[in-house]
Amino acid sequence: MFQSYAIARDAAAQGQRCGATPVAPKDDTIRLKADEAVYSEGEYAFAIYQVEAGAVRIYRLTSNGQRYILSFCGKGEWFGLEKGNVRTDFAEAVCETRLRLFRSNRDAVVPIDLLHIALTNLAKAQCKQLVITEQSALRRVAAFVQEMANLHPGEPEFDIMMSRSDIADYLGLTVETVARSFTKLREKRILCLTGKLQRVVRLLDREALIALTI
Amino acid sequence: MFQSYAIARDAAAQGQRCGATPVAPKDDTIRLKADEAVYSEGEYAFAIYQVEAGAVRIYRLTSNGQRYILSFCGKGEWFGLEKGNVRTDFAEAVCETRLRLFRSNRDAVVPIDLLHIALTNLAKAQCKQLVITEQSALRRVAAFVQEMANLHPGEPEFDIMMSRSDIADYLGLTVETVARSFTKLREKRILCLTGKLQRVVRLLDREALIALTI
DNA sequence: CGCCTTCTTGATATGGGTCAACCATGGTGG
DNA sequence: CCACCATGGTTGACCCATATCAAGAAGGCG
Repeated sequence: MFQSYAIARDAAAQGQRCGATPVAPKDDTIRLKADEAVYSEGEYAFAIYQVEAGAVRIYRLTSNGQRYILSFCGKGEWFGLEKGNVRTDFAEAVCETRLRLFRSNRDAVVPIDLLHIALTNLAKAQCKQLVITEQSALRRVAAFVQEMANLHPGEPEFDIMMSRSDIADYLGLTVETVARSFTKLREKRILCLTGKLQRVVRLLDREALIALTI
Repeated sequence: MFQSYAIARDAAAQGQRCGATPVAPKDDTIRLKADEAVYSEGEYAFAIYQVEAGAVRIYRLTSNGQRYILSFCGKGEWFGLEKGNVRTDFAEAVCETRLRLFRSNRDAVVPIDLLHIALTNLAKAQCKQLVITEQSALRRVAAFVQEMANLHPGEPEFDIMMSRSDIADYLGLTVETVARSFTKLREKRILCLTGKLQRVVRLLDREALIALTI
């Protein structure tokens, strides 16, 4: 996808040592409201993004219209790096979100380590594969809560922001099963839920939560 | 992990265009028998590999001893590129296999596009996520057969080499369910199985197979 | 021959999907 | 202000797909 990536490839093919270093112009900050799109499948991929605040969901639609969420990206995380130059998935703000956009641009000012980003995303995807294939619904939801908790280190209470339907499409479950799993976690006194949409989590027993995700 | 990768990072941090280009000495070919290990979890990661012939399974072991196969790598595919410098998974030959090893080495002769490899593996992992979460056992097995068929283009009959247990651990199913799915595919006249271990597939109805995987 | 491994098939149990109802909250318009 | 509706979450009843347990078939090998 990336221009500079293509440049890097060509240079590498000629035996030179040459990396991809796209660049951010002075101010390429994007502000999005909940559910606003960053990009869609089929579009030309001209940039990558870093989340400054809020969260983004990356998803695909199957031929029968099912949505499958590949990943959520929180503060500091990168997304939008693709193999080709056409988007293969959709990116949308989960809630009010601020992004920083980095176009492919030779005149590097802020160099970006694309390989590091790619490998981080690969590791994330592999970890998710384990969670999804090996574990029961309760464990998957526990792993998800754990993941969210890690985005808010030290905070006893945090807003997960995603709807039950987001969580379901992320974990490969149904909304009902997600809701039931949350009530089980409540019954086990592992967490409690507050907020009008029950999206604010207070962890009561982090040990027990971790024990579930093993 | 990779030395040259670290080098690339530093160079990039100085605003230069500089890529990672590990190198293959004249002859770093590895020959393995079935089930021989390439590397194991915890080892120091000093190289990446390309499959020249045969196949490799990349897997992890969960705390309860369950094996989970992240991917199979066939002819031409690369593996062993990690984020850190310690192996997080195991790599083993599925059958008699020949690999080419590429150490991290500045004195590039054969430059390698690590970003391309990372993004290819990421795309593969994402595709697998979709298969596993969205689909029934029959569809997963169909997708697997499809994947194997793609490694043997034009051949009407091919040996998948993996055991039922490999396939099960790859698709997040049990051996029994995999066997049942294969018999369903036979009953539907989509393929037939031969060979003493029923691992040689002859595709009878490729259309129907593809229709299942959609 | 007996024992092993790998695959297959059958019987049964269960986790989670599906369908349906209900609750809480918030917005809209009369 | 209240009646109405829409949205998102929870809960219950039922059923099916797949895990689990168990046994059998086919080949390899000492």
